[in-house]
Amino acid sequence: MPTSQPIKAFLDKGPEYLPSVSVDCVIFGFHENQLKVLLLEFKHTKAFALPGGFVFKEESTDEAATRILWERTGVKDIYLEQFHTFGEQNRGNWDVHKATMSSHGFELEVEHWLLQRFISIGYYALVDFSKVQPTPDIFSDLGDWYDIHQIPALILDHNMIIDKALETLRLMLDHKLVGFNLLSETFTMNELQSLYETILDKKLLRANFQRKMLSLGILERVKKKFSGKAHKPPYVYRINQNQ
Amino acid sequence: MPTSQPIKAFLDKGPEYLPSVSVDCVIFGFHENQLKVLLLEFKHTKAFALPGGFVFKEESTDEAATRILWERTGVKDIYLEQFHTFGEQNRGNWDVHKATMSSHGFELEVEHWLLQRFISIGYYALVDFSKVQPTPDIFSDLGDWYDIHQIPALILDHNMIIDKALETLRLMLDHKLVGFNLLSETFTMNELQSLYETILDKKLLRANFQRKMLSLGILERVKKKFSGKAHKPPYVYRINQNQ
DNA sequence: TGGGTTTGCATCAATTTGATACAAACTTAT
DNA sequence: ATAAGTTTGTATCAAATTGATGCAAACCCA
Repeated sequence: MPTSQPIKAFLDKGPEYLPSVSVDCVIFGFHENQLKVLLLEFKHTKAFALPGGFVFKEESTDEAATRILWERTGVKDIYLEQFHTFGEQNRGNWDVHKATMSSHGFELEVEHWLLQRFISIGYYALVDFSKVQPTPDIFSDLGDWYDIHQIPALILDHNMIIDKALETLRLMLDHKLVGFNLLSETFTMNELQSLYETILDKKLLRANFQRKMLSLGILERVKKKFSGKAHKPPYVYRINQNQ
Repeated sequence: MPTSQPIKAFLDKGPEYLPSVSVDCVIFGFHENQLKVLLLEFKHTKAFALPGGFVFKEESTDEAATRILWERTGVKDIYLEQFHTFGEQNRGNWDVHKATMSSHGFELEVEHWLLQRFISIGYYALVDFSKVQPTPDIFSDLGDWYDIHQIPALILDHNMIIDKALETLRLMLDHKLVGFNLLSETFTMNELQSLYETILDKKLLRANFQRKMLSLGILERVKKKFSGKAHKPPYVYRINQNQ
């Protein structure tokens, strides 16, 4: 079994982290009319997990989440919000960590910091799918997008974390204009509606959706889009944040 | 300076707690048409703080919050909900703890567990004011209710925690029937309306409020109340949870 | 018995939401 | 060129919800 230098470096960082506290990120993206979540797949063990990490003693939990997000997606300035902290005593089977490290050639003793109890602060992020290059971490073969309806079994309580994140996102969509962050800078009304329909998982009436969005007064009409499609070209919108 | 046995016992418990994690409770009550928050006032130092505590290694954070709530109010089965986790690196002036302990005759070394960085998981509780006997803890002279508009300066970031709790409560009031928990088991429509007006901080039209509440279909009319007042006696309601 | 009060509810107006329709603007096929 | 087939933008009307006002009922007190 090979031992890896980066992993040793990571394990040695234990004392720099705030004990007992971890951060997990549910990174939402939107592509081809599907709501996606970014997942990591561990090397060797092939277990799936949310991108997560620990909090340095000299950073806030928000900063830690931002950092983890950046490490996983290569993007900064991302819409990121804390939504729940998961503090069950037994959040699932911690053997995964032992097994993962073992597969890398590190046999952790029972008292190792990585095998202690951690609570997890959950953050969800809304990113522009097209701007993101999923980046595996040192434990992962690959990071990839998964349709929200086709999430595999994840380690620990990560499936529950995703459920809660989605629930929160749906709630937020109602009274905060948060969805735009999942689209590129400019978008058509159709794209926006598809996004809403996907997140809320229900059909909306086109005319009424348009009326409601326009009435908010924050959509700026950029131009007609020449799509090359055989129909009237739609307007392209951008958010007018300073309105 | 006297040293106190209970405080020594508390300090010795350090190893039983999950490091870095604390819980703070914003306990809301409703009395004489005012929204109240339960605060503790420390002995000697006279600093004000939210009731809070630490999480035992063998309990969940929810259980810890429930326990702390019970210790402070003597009530179990309380509506309790986590609303935010406060994870700033510097959540305020940690000297209060050093000073408090010093005032009790304990000089803590810098590395003492109580002086380390803690994140705080915020819970808010909605309690029936009449059922609660505020109980000071070993550091506090007294626990008492404070009008939400007259909160004194609190230690650390506790003022911010209250603000966030109130914000969450207002949000929740809109789409969850959560307010009832602040009233006694039976109540009049007027009391319910006063509660809403106080939390939302705005006047509501009586007729419309009644219409809306009744339309929810969860209020059970118990009887007419003979208030002894010189007017038509109001109905008394109870929540029909199983509806 | 009448005055003062609050309660419960009806009523109507104003606003918001749901549903449908239709002309405009584009491409493609003839 | 023109007709057919799309989707888009918006108007329109019905239905539902919310805002505002009024009034009779039920109580106490004098």
